[in-house]
Amino acid sequence: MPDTRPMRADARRNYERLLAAAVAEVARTGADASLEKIARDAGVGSATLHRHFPTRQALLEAVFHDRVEGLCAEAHELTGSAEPGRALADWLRAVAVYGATTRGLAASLLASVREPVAASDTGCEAMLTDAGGKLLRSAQDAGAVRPGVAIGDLLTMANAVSLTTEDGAEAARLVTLAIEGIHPRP
Amino acid sequence: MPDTRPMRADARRNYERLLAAAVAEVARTGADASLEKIARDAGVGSATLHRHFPTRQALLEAVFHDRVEGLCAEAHELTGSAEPGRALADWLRAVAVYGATTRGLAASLLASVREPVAASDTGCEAMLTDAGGKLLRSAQDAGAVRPGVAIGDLLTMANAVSLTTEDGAEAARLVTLAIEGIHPRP
DNA sequence: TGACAAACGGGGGACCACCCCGTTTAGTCT
DNA sequence: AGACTAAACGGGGTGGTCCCCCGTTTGTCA
Repeated sequence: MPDTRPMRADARRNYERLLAAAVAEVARTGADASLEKIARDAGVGSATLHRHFPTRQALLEAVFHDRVEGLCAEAHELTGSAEPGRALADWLRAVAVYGATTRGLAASLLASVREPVAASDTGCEAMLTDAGGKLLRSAQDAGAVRPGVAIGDLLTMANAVSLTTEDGAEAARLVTLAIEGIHPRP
Repeated sequence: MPDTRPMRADARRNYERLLAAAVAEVARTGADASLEKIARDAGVGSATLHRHFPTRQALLEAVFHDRVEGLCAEAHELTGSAEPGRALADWLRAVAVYGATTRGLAASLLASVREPVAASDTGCEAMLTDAGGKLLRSAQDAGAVRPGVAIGDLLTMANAVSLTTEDGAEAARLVTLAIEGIHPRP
């Protein structure tokens, strides 16, 4: 990547102001927060917002990037746990709960699933797929999870649950239900 | 209910025009179709649309009402099947597939779950809960489904899946996954 | 310090939901 | 049949949104 010249000072400053305003506003209003208001709160023109974040999706990715990194770190910690099946389940619950409580993450992730991004992207979806994939493989190696279950499906399920509930406890319950299935335990 | 006077002829005519236009437009554009365009296509003023359907939610409920009745009829047929567990699974898949392919139904149903409507309502959610509840009870009586599984959770799951995929085959796959769980079959 | 590219932001166009209120019209009562 | 009334209508206004154009400012580097 040849032209990775550092950002101009004012550009970086505005970028950070916008991100801070966006974090606050998205937490308050959800994923369909008003971009105009975010720009106003940040004290910049709306054109500047659109220059830094060409799409709403790009803004949401930035807003949730830190937290997604946290979830990935958690996945790395859990990899190699003594109970890999439980570790996977716990992690999926954490993903769903975070998505449910922080309104908008789920919608953001889903959008990127539908409209896949470049391969070497650092998007939220790619990060979670990598981190969760390892966790899933451990669980499958230990015989706790059927082969044929894909991490993409599990993440989609967790996101789906997030989209529906916006309530952490219910999200956890639904993910547990999906993991256990509905049949009687043998 | 004392004043259930019949609708005036022009009101009913416009109601039907609006509904027809809405069905077409929602099928084309999804749940966030433009209300203005629907009114234009119906040949009525936008105020008339808002009078007949005070909220977008109300319009969507009307749009999907027929089809939801179809799903409920299907549930009634399946009740008393020889394999109640399979019947329930089939029905949930049908709900999810319909929601996934007919863009917007899922979002519509979810909204009504979050903001519960009056008890004796004929809303989509209530109809599906009734119909599916019977199916679930049969399956539980037959020992095919754990007690403690609630119809509300299953419908929420089906809707969640609908929201994520807009692709019938994938929706069916995800619902199956949630029904079976991720653990190895004994 | 000066030149120049990069970044800025006001303002405008196109769209939207929603509502006010003067006008039309369907149903009813004599 | 004709008149009356309340219900239904819809044009147009308000305030909001997203997105982009383009003249202006500002940081950076020689």
